[in-house]
Amino acid sequence: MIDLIFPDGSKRQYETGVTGRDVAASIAPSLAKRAALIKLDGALLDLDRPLEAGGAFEILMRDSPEALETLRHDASHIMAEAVQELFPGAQVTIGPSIDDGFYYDFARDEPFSLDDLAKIEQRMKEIVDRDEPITREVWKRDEAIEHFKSIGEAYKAEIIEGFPAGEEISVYRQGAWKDLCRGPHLPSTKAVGKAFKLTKLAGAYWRGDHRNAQLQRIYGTAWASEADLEAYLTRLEEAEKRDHRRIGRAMDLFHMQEEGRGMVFWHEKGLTLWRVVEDYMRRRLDAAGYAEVRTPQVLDRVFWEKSGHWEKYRPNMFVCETEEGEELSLKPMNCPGHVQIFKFGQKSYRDLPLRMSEFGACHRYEPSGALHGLMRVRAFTQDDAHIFCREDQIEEETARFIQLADSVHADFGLTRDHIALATRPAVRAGSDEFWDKAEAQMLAAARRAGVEPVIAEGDGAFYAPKLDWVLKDSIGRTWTCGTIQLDYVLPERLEAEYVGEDGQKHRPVMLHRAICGSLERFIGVLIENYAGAFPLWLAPVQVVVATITSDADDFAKQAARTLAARGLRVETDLRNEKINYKVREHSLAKVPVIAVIGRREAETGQLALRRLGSDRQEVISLEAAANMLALEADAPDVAREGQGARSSAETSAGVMESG
RNA sequence: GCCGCCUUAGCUCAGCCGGUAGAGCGACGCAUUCGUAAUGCGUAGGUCAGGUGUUCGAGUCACCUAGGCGGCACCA
Repeated sequence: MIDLIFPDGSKRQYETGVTGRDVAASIAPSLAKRAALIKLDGALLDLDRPLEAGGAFEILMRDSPEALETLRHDASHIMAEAVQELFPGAQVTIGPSIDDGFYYDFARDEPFSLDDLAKIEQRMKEIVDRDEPITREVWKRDEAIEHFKSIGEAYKAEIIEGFPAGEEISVYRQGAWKDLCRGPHLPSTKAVGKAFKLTKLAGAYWRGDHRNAQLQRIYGTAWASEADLEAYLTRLEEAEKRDHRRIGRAMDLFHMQEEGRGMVFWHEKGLTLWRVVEDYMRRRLDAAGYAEVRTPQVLDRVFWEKSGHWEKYRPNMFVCETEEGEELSLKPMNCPGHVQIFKFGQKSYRDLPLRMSEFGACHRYEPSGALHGLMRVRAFTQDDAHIFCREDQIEEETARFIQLADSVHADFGLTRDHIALATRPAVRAGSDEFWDKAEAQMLAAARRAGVEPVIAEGDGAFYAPKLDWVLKDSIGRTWTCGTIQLDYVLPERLEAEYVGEDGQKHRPVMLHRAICGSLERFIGVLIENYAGAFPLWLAPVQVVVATITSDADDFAKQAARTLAARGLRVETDLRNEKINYKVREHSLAKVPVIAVIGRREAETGQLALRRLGSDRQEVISLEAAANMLALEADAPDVAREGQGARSSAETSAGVMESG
C-alpha cells in the first residue's frame, strides 16, 4: 500500500501500482475524464503510470500550465511521427516544448518546403484522430542503442550513448511510432487536440554547435483550445504591427540601406527622439555624479593588442590601414579608452569611486545573420560608463546603479521583469576562488538594493559575472536592456592604479555599466513598447496646429510660434484639405496633440485640442494651452524636480553646481 | 557565417500554363475654404534586385551574386 497526500492535506491509501487515473476515478469519474497528468512529490508523471511509492499527490487538468507544456511536447512527437510517415529516411533528433509551442529537429538531405508544412500539419491531425495511445516502456541502455542504430536513427543512438552505462531509459510508443523520451506525456494523441499550427522552418545545428551538422527545425505553436490558438495568432499580428522597422519607416524616423549594412541613417524625426533620450540620460548621469568624457574613434592596433581585444575579437573589429602601413581599428568598446583617462595623472583613493561616462560610438563587425533592424547593428552608441572603485565600494556602487537603472527604465514606461545574475561561463579567465568572490559580491549588491536576481548559469562575460536587466514592455514581451559587470582583469592588463591611504599603489576595480545598452537598440525597444504612440515628452512631433479654413492661417502660425517658444516641437498644417483628412493623417502619424483652429478659434484666440486616441475636444486659450502643454512635455526627471517651482527652474537652467 | 524563404512604382501588394506591366495609398496639378479619422477630377511614376543561361519569346524556368526576412550560431 502507498499513501497519497492531496493538496488539501488529506491522506488516502491505495494499492501499490495504482495509476493516477484510478485515483482520480476513485474521487469522481468526471475527474478521471478531465485529468491530464499527475504530480507526485513535484515530479510530473503520466496519468497511467503505475505508482510504486506514495507522496504529495496532485491531479493536473488539461488547462494547467504543466499539462499545456506536456501537450506541446506531445505535439512535437506527433509532428515527428507525421514527418517520418511522410518522409521516410528523415531522422529524428530532439523535439522539446518551448514558450508558446514546440519544435523538432530533423536530419534530412532534402530541405522541407512550406508546402510540406501544410502536409505535415494535415497528417498530424490525422494522427490525433487515430487516437493512438501513448505508452511508456523501460528499455536497457545497450538494447536501446542497438535498436535505434538498427532503424537508422544515428542521432538518437548518439544521445543514448551519452547516458551512463547501465542506465534504464524510457521509450514512448504512440501507435507504430516510438521515440526516446523522458516524458511525461498525455494518455493518447487525441488528448492533444488540434489547436496547433506549424509556424516556421529553420536551420539549427546539432547540439547547438555550429561545427556540427545542420538540421532542419520545424516550429509549431500548440494550445489547449482553438480559442487560445486564435488569441495567440492575433497577438502575433499585433506584435508585428509594432515592429520598429515598420514604424520607423511609417513615421520617417530612420532608414538603412545595403551600402551600410547594420548602420542607421537617422532622419530628422528619429534623431529628435534620439536627442530627447540622450539629453535625458545625460541629466540623469550628471545628477548621479558621473563625469562625461569622449575618447578617440580609431586607435592603433598596439592599443587593442594591449587590451586583449586584438587577440580575441580581431575578426569582429573594423580595421583600416594608413598609407604608412599603420593598422588601426575603430573602437569596438569604450573601456580601454576610459582607462587611459583614468591613468592620466595620478589618482588617489579620494578620487574613488570615479564614475566615467561616455555616449560612446562603437563599431563591431557583427555576423551578417545577426543584424536585425535597430536591435542588432554594426555601428552603435552605448550609454556607457565605468566606475573605478575600491573592492569595498563594489556593493554600494552596484546597489546605487540598480536604483538608477530602475528609475530610468520606469521613466521610459518599461517595467522590470527581473534581474539576471549571469554566472561563470565554461570558458573563463580567473580562478574558481575569484569567481566565488565575484559572484558573491554581485549577489550581495543586488540584495542590498532589495533585488533577488534570477541565476543565469554560465551566462557571464569571460572575465566577470554580471547583472542583466530583463524588462517587460506594454504587451508583456521581454527585452534585455541594462547591465553591470564586475571587472578585475582590464585594470590589471592596462595597469590602472591609484594611491591608497597607505601611500601604496593599488589596483582599482572596474564596473562596466549601461542602462539603455545601445541607444539604437533602446530606441527600437521604445518604438515597439509604445507602438510609435510616444508620450508627449518623447514624441518627435508633439503638436500639429491644423487649420480648417485659410482664414485661420495667421493665427495658426502665431500659435505655432508661441508653442515652439515654450520648447514644444510643433508643426503647422495649413494645407487646403478638410479637417477630417488632417485629423486622420496626424492621428495615424501618432502625433500626441492636434490643435485645430477654425474661424471661431481664430477670432477668440483659442485652440481646440484633440489628444491622440480620443475624439474629445478641449477648447482653451492659446496662453493656457501653451502653459499646460509645456508642463506636460517635461521629461519625467524634470517634472519631478520642477514640481511647484517650474518657472524658477526655467530661468536657472545652465547654472552649474559646484562642489 | 549556416539553413530556408523572399526581392514587381515612394509604400502595401496583384500579375494564371512563359506571350511583352496592374491596383490602392502616396506624390504632383486643377477645382473645392469644407468644424474633428480619407473631397472630386486629372497627371507623372517600373532595365520586374543585379548577372548568366534555357527559349522564337522570361517578371514568370534554371544557375550565380547581392540585399531583405525567419531561425541557428555569435553578441567583449
